[in-house]
Amino acid sequence: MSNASYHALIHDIHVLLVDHDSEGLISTAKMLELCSYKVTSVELASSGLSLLSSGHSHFDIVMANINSPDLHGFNLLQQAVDMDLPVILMSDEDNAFLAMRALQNGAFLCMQKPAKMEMLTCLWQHVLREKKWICKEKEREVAGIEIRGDFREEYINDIGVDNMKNEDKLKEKIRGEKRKNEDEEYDLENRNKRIKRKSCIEWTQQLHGKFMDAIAQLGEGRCFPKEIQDLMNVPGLTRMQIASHLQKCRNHNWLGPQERKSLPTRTHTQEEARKFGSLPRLGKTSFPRCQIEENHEINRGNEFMPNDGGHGNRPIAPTLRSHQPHYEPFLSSSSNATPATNFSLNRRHQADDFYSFPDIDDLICNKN
DNA sequence: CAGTCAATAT
DNA sequence: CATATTGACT
Repeated sequence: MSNASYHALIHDIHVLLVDHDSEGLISTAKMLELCSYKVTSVELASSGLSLLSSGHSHFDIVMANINSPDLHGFNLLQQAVDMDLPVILMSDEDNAFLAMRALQNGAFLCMQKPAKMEMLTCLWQHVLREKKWICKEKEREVAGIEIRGDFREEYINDIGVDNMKNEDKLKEKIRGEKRKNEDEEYDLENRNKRIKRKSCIEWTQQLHGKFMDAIAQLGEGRCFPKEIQDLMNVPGLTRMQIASHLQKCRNHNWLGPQERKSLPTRTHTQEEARKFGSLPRLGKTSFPRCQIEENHEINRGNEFMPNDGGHGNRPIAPTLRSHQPHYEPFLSSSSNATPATNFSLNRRHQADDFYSFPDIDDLICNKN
């Protein structure tokens, strides 16, 4: 990269600043702006998380007081790490333990709260260094995978912050193959090499419970990922993930992590034709607390359009949710040539989706 | 654009 | 394996 492009990069750095202490937030933001960084500041970790997850804006570095009152600090951290963004942790207290945890989970640097100008002026160096490092790593990745073999790769991918079960398993595996006490060595290595993981949320009973709650509120025929996403209000949980889960639930009966073990019973009930927006058909086992079935007067204040003939597009404000796709059944006679008419924009699914993280709900306390 | 599905990838 | 992603369709 030429000096010129470095120069360009420096002045294009977008900082996501997160701090629930609004005073500190403002002053730090001001300083950052003085350094001519682009700054977006939010107070809550969950807000930052949503910003990152939405993918609507690009960030280069995250500075966060991870001690967010909404308890999403570490979720934010993980999200940022998943997105290969360097995270600088700003702590208001002298909390070595927190700092350690953050570092373990991929934070780039921990600093004491009143941010200093000298430090901020150096931010760009961190960003650049990280970017370079990430690129290098990616190269190594494409080059080295075949050679290195599975076990190491698996280890690196699976040694998430959270799941000790896998970690233990893998450690055993490693011991089996090479009997050295390299555990710590690997940890160290991983710290430097950064933990990279294909993030994959776990649909725990809690999370699924929220899902089901949301679904209960939307009725049959109105059950769409976007609405569910809104209702669930779980920062970082994306529409795609919800859609995927929904698909899964509608197809086979989804089993929670618990009963997954207990009953390997495959009652493959034949699938009937389904309608769009339909509810998933789950076994009772998958209903956590929410008793949806009991009172079918869920339709409390729901005065929606009768779902019938709204077909003629309602030119309602486009900014708000207005639509109800008017699918009828699937499987029309199809195969009717729909010529090249609209190949025009064979677009990707909307980029509102990004990665998420496991144990979303463990750290979540806002139970509705 | 958003939902949906089957197929496929991780 | 459970989830994520994709492509084609409505």
